[in-house]
Amino acid sequence: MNDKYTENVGLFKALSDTNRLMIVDILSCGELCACKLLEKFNITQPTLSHHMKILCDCGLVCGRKEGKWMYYSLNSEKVQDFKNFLCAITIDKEDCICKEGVCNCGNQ
Amino acid sequence: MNDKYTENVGLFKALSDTNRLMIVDILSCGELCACKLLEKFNITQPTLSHHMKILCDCGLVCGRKEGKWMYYSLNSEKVQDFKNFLCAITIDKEDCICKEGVCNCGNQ
DNA sequence: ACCTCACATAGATATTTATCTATGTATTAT
DNA sequence: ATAATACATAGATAAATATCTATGTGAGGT
Repeated sequence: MNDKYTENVGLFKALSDTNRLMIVDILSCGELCACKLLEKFNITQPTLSHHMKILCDCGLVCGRKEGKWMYYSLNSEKVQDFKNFLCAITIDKEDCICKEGVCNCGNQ
Repeated sequence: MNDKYTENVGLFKALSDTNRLMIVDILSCGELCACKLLEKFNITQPTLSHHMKILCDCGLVCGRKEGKWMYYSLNSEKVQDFKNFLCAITIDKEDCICKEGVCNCGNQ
Protein backbone atom coordinates (compact mmCIF):
# COMPACT_ATOMS: atom_id res chain seq x y z
CA MET A 1 0.00 0.00 0.00
CA ASN A 2 0.94 3.60 -0.55
CA ASP A 3 -0.58 4.78 2.70
CA LYS A 4 2.86 5.25 4.21
CA TYR A 5 2.76 8.64 2.52
CA THR A 6 -0.54 9.72 4.06
CA GLU A 7 0.63 8.28 7.36
CA ASN A 8 3.88 10.20 7.39
CA VAL A 9 2.69 13.41 5.80
CA GLY A 10 0.99 14.15 9.12
CA LEU A 11 4.37 14.11 10.83
CA PHE A 12 5.80 16.59 8.35
CA LYS A 13 2.75 18.80 8.82
CA ALA A 14 3.20 18.59 12.57
CA LEU A 15 6.78 19.80 12.22
CA SER A 16 5.87 22.55 9.73
CA ASP A 17 5.71 25.19 12.42
CA THR A 18 8.57 26.99 14.12
CA ASN A 19 6.97 26.79 17.54
CA ARG A 20 6.39 23.06 17.24
CA LEU A 21 9.93 22.50 16.01
CA MET A 22 11.18 24.26 19.13
CA ILE A 23 8.81 22.26 21.33
CA VAL A 24 10.23 19.03 19.91
CA ASP A 25 13.75 20.34 20.41
CA ILE A 26 12.98 21.17 24.02
CA LEU A 27 11.29 17.83 24.71
CA SER A 28 14.28 16.00 23.27
CA CYS A 29 16.06 16.81 26.52
CA GLY A 30 13.35 15.23 28.62
CA GLU A 31 9.77 15.29 29.80
CA LEU A 32 8.26 18.69 30.60
CA CYS A 33 4.88 19.91 31.81
CA ALA A 34 2.79 22.25 29.69
CA CYS A 35 3.14 25.19 32.04
CA LYS A 36 6.94 25.01 31.87
CA LEU A 37 6.76 24.80 28.10
CA LEU A 38 4.43 27.79 28.01
CA GLU A 39 6.96 29.91 29.88
CA LYS A 40 9.35 29.52 26.96
CA PHE A 41 7.04 30.93 24.31
CA ASN A 42 5.23 34.15 23.60
CA ILE A 43 1.94 32.43 22.85
CA THR A 44 -1.24 31.99 24.83
CA GLN A 45 -2.07 28.82 26.72
CA PRO A 46 -4.80 27.69 24.28
CA THR A 47 -2.37 28.10 21.39
CA LEU A 48 0.16 25.88 23.12
CA SER A 49 -2.60 23.38 23.84
CA HIS A 50 -3.45 23.39 20.15
CA HIS A 51 0.18 22.72 19.18
CA MET A 52 0.50 19.92 21.73
CA LYS A 53 -2.62 18.27 20.38
CA ILE A 54 -1.17 18.26 16.88
CA LEU A 55 2.13 16.81 18.12
CA CYS A 56 0.31 14.16 20.16
CA ASP A 57 -2.22 13.26 17.47
CA CYS A 58 0.52 12.39 14.99
CA GLY A 59 2.26 10.28 17.64
CA LEU A 60 5.49 12.28 17.88
CA VAL A 61 4.78 13.36 21.46
CA CYS A 62 3.20 11.53 24.38
CA GLY A 63 1.15 13.14 27.11
CA ARG A 64 0.90 11.90 30.67
CA LYS A 65 -1.45 13.43 33.19
CA GLU A 66 -0.31 13.72 36.77
CA GLY A 67 -2.62 15.64 39.07
CA LYS A 68 -3.20 19.04 37.55
CA TRP A 69 -0.24 18.75 35.26
CA MET A 70 0.25 17.37 31.79
CA TYR A 71 3.71 16.05 31.15
CA TYR A 72 4.83 15.82 27.56
CA SER A 73 7.69 13.80 26.15
CA LEU A 74 9.04 12.75 22.79
CA ASN A 75 7.99 9.34 21.50
CA SER A 76 11.43 8.19 20.43
CA GLU A 77 10.09 5.11 18.69
CA LYS A 78 7.89 7.25 16.47
CA VAL A 79 10.78 9.65 15.91
CA GLN A 80 12.88 6.73 14.71
CA ASP A 81 10.12 5.46 12.42
CA PHE A 82 9.88 8.95 10.97
CA LYS A 83 13.62 9.15 10.37
CA ASN A 84 13.48 5.76 8.70
CA PHE A 85 10.70 6.95 6.41
CA LEU A 86 12.65 10.06 5.50
CA CYS A 87 15.65 7.91 4.67
CA ALA A 88 13.49 5.51 2.68
CA ILE A 89 12.12 8.19 0.38
CA THR A 90 15.50 9.83 -0.18
CA ILE A 91 17.62 6.87 -1.21
CA ASP A 92 17.73 4.92 -4.42
CA LYS A 93 15.89 1.62 -4.02
CA GLU A 94 14.43 -1.29 -5.94
CA ASP A 95 10.80 -1.03 -4.85
CA CYS A 96 10.36 2.69 -5.51
CA ILE A 97 7.07 4.06 -6.78
CA CYS A 98 9.02 5.49 -9.70
CA LYS A 99 8.81 1.96 -11.13
CA GLU A 100 5.02 1.93 -10.87
CA GLY A 101 2.31 3.55 -12.93
CA VAL A 102 0.17 6.43 -11.77
CA CYS A 103 0.71 7.61 -8.22
CA ASN A 104 -2.69 7.85 -6.69
CA CYS A 105 -2.57 7.68 -2.95
CA GLY A 106 -5.11 9.45 -0.84
CA ASN A 107 -4.78 12.98 -2.11
CA GLN A 108 -7.56 14.67 -0.18
CA MET B 1 21.26 32.07 16.35
CA ASN B 2 17.88 30.40 16.33
CA ASP B 3 17.29 30.87 12.62
CA LYS B 4 18.02 27.20 12.01
CA TYR B 5 14.35 26.70 12.88
CA THR B 6 13.04 29.18 10.34
CA GLU B 7 15.51 27.82 7.82
CA ASN B 8 14.43 24.21 8.27
CA VAL B 9 10.73 24.74 8.81
CA GLY B 10 10.52 25.46 5.09
CA LEU B 11 11.77 21.97 4.35
CA PHE B 12 9.13 20.42 6.57
CA LYS B 13 6.49 22.56 4.88
CA ALA B 14 7.77 21.44 1.51
CA LEU B 15 7.35 17.81 2.53
CA SER B 16 3.91 18.40 4.09
CA ASP B 17 2.11 17.27 0.99
CA THR B 18 1.48 13.74 -0.23
CA ASN B 19 2.23 14.59 -3.84
CA ARG B 20 5.54 16.26 -2.95
CA LEU B 21 6.52 13.33 -0.75
CA MET B 22 5.98 11.04 -3.71
CA ILE B 23 7.89 13.37 -6.00
CA VAL B 24 10.88 13.25 -3.65
CA ASP B 25 10.56 9.48 -3.44
CA ILE B 26 10.55 9.23 -7.22
CA LEU B 27 13.49 11.61 -7.65
CA SER B 28 15.51 9.62 -5.13
CA CYS B 29 16.00 7.08 -7.89
CA GLY B 30 17.42 9.63 -10.28
CA GLU B 31 16.87 12.72 -12.35
CA LEU B 32 13.56 13.01 -14.19
CA CYS B 33 11.98 15.57 -16.45
CA ALA B 34 8.76 17.32 -15.48
CA CYS B 35 6.69 15.68 -18.18
CA LYS B 36 7.66 12.21 -16.99
CA LEU B 37 6.82 13.21 -13.42
CA LEU B 38 3.47 14.55 -14.57
CA GLU B 39 2.54 11.19 -16.09
CA LYS B 40 2.68 9.66 -12.62
CA PHE B 41 0.13 11.97 -11.01
CA ASN B 42 -3.49 12.90 -11.47
CA ILE B 43 -2.81 16.61 -11.29
CA THR B 44 -2.60 19.33 -13.90
CA GLN B 45 0.68 20.62 -15.27
CA PRO B 46 0.49 23.99 -13.46
CA THR B 47 -0.10 22.18 -10.18
CA LEU B 48 3.01 20.08 -10.69
CA SER B 49 4.91 23.22 -11.62
CA HIS B 50 3.76 24.78 -8.36
CA HIS B 51 4.95 21.77 -6.36
CA MET B 52 8.31 21.73 -8.12
CA LYS B 53 8.80 25.41 -7.34
CA ILE B 54 8.24 24.75 -3.65
CA LEU B 55 10.65 21.83 -3.67
CA CYS B 56 13.27 23.86 -5.54
CA ASP B 57 12.83 27.04 -3.48
CA CYS B 58 13.63 25.21 -0.26
CA GLY B 59 16.68 23.63 -1.88
CA LEU B 60 15.61 20.01 -1.65
CA VAL B 61 15.37 19.65 -5.41
CA CYS B 62 17.49 21.06 -8.21
CA GLY B 63 16.24 21.96 -11.67
CA ARG B 64 18.27 21.82 -14.85
CA LYS B 65 16.96 23.09 -18.16
CA GLU B 66 17.89 21.20 -21.31
CA GLY B 67 16.18 22.37 -24.46
CA LYS B 68 12.46 22.30 -23.85
CA TRP B 69 12.77 20.04 -20.85
CA MET B 70 13.30 20.67 -17.17
CA TYR B 71 15.14 17.92 -15.39
CA TYR B 72 14.68 17.67 -11.66
CA SER B 73 16.84 15.83 -9.16
CA LEU B 74 17.24 15.54 -5.42
CA ASN B 75 19.87 17.75 -3.78
CA SER B 76 21.45 15.08 -1.65
CA GLU B 77 23.58 17.56 0.25
CA LYS B 78 20.47 19.47 1.34
CA VAL B 79 18.73 16.20 2.17
CA GLN B 80 21.63 15.29 4.43
CA ASP B 81 21.59 18.69 6.12
CA PHE B 82 17.90 18.24 6.73
CA LYS B 83 18.39 14.78 8.24
CA ASN B 84 21.10 16.23 10.47
CA PHE B 85 18.75 18.95 11.66
CA LEU B 86 16.03 16.42 12.40
CA CYS B 87 18.52 14.39 14.40
CA ALA B 88 19.76 17.48 16.20
CA ILE B 89 16.33 18.46 17.47
CA THR B 90 15.40 14.95 18.55
CA ILE B 91 18.37 14.01 20.68
CA ASP B 92 19.38 15.11 24.14
CA LYS B 93 22.17 17.67 23.93
CA GLU B 94 24.06 20.25 25.93
CA ASP B 95 23.27 23.37 23.90
CA CYS B 96 19.52 22.87 23.67
CA ILE B 97 17.15 25.83 23.71
CA CYS B 98 15.48 24.17 26.68
CA LYS B 99 18.35 25.64 28.70
CA GLU B 100 17.61 29.15 27.46
CA GLY B 101 14.92 31.66 28.38
CA VAL B 102 12.05 32.62 26.14
CA CYS B 103 12.01 31.06 22.70
CA ASN B 104 11.40 33.87 20.31
CA CYS B 105 12.61 33.10 16.87
CA GLY B 106 10.96 34.51 13.83
CA ASN B 107 7.39 33.42 14.43
CA GLN B 108 5.59 35.11 11.57
C1' DA C 1 7.59 32.94 -40.27
C1' DC C 2 4.69 29.68 -38.07
C1' DC C 3 3.31 26.02 -35.18
C1' DT C 4 3.88 22.83 -31.48
C1' DC C 5 5.63 21.28 -27.27
C1' DA C 6 7.28 21.81 -22.39
C1' DC C 7 6.96 24.52 -18.80
C1' DA C 8 6.07 28.84 -15.89
C1' DT C 9 3.11 32.55 -14.26
C1' DA C 10 -1.31 34.96 -13.06
C1' DG C 11 -5.50 35.03 -10.95
C1' DA C 12 -9.48 32.81 -8.66
C1' DT C 13 -11.35 29.77 -5.14
C1' DA C 14 -12.02 26.50 -1.55
C1' DT C 15 -9.72 24.46 2.25
C1' DT C 16 -6.53 24.38 5.97
C1' DT C 17 -4.22 26.48 9.72
C1' DA C 18 -2.29 29.56 13.57
C1' DT C 19 -3.82 32.50 16.67
C1' DC C 20 -6.79 34.82 19.73
C1' DT C 21 -10.77 35.43 23.47
C1' DA C 22 -14.11 33.17 26.12
C1' DT C 23 -15.50 29.28 28.51
C1' DG C 24 -15.52 24.46 30.32
C1' DT C 25 -13.35 20.68 33.23
C1' DA C 26 -10.62 18.44 36.41
C1' DT C 27 -7.62 18.58 40.39
C1' DT C 28 -5.73 20.52 44.55
C1' DA C 29 -5.77 23.64 48.51
C1' DT C 30 -8.27 26.17 52.12
C1' DA D 1 -18.22 24.10 49.73
C1' DT D 2 -15.27 27.50 47.59
C1' DA D 3 -11.47 29.18 45.29
C1' DA D 4 -7.48 28.70 42.53
C1' DT D 5 -4.65 26.32 39.27
C1' DA D 6 -3.59 23.68 34.94
C1' DC D 7 -5.23 22.50 30.93
C1' DA D 8 -8.73 21.58 27.06
C1' DT D 9 -12.45 22.97 23.98
C1' DA D 10 -15.40 26.18 21.18
C1' DG D 11 -15.82 29.67 18.09
C1' DA D 12 -14.02 33.53 15.33
C1' DT D 13 -10.66 35.45 12.14
C1' DA D 14 -6.79 36.38 9.28
C1' DA D 15 -3.27 34.20 6.66
C1' DA D 16 -1.44 30.42 4.04
C1' DT D 17 -2.05 26.76 0.69
C1' DA D 18 -3.52 23.33 -3.07
C1' DT D 19 -5.85 23.26 -6.96
C1' DC D 20 -7.86 24.79 -11.12
C1' DT D 21 -8.35 27.56 -15.84
C1' DA D 22 -6.29 30.83 -18.74
C1' DT D 23 -2.33 32.77 -20.56
C1' DG D 24 2.67 33.79 -21.28
C1' DT D 25 7.47 32.21 -22.71
C1' DG D 26 11.02 30.00 -24.89
C1' DA D 27 12.94 26.27 -27.59
C1' DG D 28 12.59 23.11 -31.80
C1' DG D 29 10.72 21.53 -35.94
C1' DT D 30 8.69 22.35 -40.66
